[in-house]
Amino acid sequence: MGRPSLREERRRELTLALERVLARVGVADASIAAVADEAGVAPGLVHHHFKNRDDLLTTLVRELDRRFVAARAAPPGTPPHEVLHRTVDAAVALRGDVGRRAARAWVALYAEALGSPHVGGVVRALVLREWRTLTATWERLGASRDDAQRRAAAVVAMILGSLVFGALLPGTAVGFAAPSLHTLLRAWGAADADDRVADDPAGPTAHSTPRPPHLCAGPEASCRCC
Amino acid sequence: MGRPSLREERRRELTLALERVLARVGVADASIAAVADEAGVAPGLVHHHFKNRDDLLTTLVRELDRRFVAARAAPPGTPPHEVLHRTVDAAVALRGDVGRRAARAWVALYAEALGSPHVGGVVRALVLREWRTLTATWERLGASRDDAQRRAAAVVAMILGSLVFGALLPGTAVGFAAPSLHTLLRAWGAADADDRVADDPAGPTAHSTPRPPHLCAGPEASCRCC
DNA sequence: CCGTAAGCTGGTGGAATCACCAATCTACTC
DNA sequence: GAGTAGATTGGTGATTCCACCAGCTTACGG
Repeated sequence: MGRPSLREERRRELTLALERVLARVGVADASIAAVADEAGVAPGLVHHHFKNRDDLLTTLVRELDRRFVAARAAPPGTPPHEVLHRTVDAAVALRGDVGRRAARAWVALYAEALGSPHVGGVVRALVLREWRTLTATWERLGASRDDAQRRAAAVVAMILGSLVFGALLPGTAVGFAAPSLHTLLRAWGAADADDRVADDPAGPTAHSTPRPPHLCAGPEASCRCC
Repeated sequence: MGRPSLREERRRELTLALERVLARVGVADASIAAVADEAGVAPGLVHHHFKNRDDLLTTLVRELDRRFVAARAAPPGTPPHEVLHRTVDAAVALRGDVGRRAARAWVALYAEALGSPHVGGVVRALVLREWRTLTATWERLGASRDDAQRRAAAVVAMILGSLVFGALLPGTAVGFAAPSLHTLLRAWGAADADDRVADDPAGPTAHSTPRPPHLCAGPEASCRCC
């Protein structure tokens, strides 16, 4: 037998290095060489672990999506309105340096999706999945098919927009939007049993309920999703 | 006297060429040479009319912003709630090929804003301006300063998100979000005199009222704002 | 201590990019 | 028709990036 494989660890390290580079310098200057330098390895090693640039980029897309899915995960039997609020929370939970980095990486990947058919396909699939999932959730709440589709589209737009907003403006900005987004859900009837108040007076960074038990923002947090 | 200056026309032609290139191939492959080729001129000409790449990019940002501002323009004395609905309309009005192209260009510019301090400054300034404008509008409607900021942040996030959504998914998708966004405004009390119904049954592409007199989507339309 | 499998290095070729500029062309005025 | 300001061309040199790979290093088992 030979040396034990470190392939998965290396792939993960390089993926996280790509995230940091993307967040710092944007998509145009995120070269393979820059990623290797960020990770402290030789440029050729990137090609040893990833087929090409697209492979590296799509791996990061899946990593970021994994975090989002883990953050909005709800145990079976969770009522639909709770699922909606958790989804919004997961999107707006990108606070601090870690969250800001992820948001900036997302925005860079949106742009890359426009030019690269491969990356575009992966990103588009994720957006469509969210749209369909949310549509089904709204239907479970009694909305008609058309209403469900429209509301789901609006929620998806909010999620995407929150990431752009958070990427462009200082960290606290995105927190301002959070209570308002929950207000929208309530306006559509996605309220839970206890009475939420309109425009949660607890402030922009506080949540309207102790509901979100875990909002993972990245790999630094010690949790199951990172 | 010498030859009359065509500077402004050429700058505009090249700016629109950049928009097309950005929408088609994304930010990474939008080279100066590609823009010149798209406009049917020699590469060197771009440097004759623009100081550098950033100059070209920021000019496009201002052009796209000009369209948005023109589309949401309201005559003096327009009631605040009307202003809000027009703002959302202007953002979601990016339909058809022209709108899709603009949306994709916006997304590419968001990403460029992450890497280029110059472009980043211009884009950030526009987003802040919208946030402040919308905050003031909500305050005119009686919201507290905090509530106004939160609601404005949510609306800005929606606008940004609608562009990303429209850029990634086929044209009709963004239309699905429009009625829902108006519903949110109504939920916050931005309803006008006549009774809007919840989740406008006229369909995702129709507006809830004959209110928007003009929704310009680009230079092809014959209107004052293009 | 040797064989083996995998990790890792650092350099190279080919292609693309940008900033720059000298020369040429065009349209207008005097 | 001559003069002139500006538009336009097309090529160049320095730089950068990606894909690739031959060879070296490391860590394990026997």
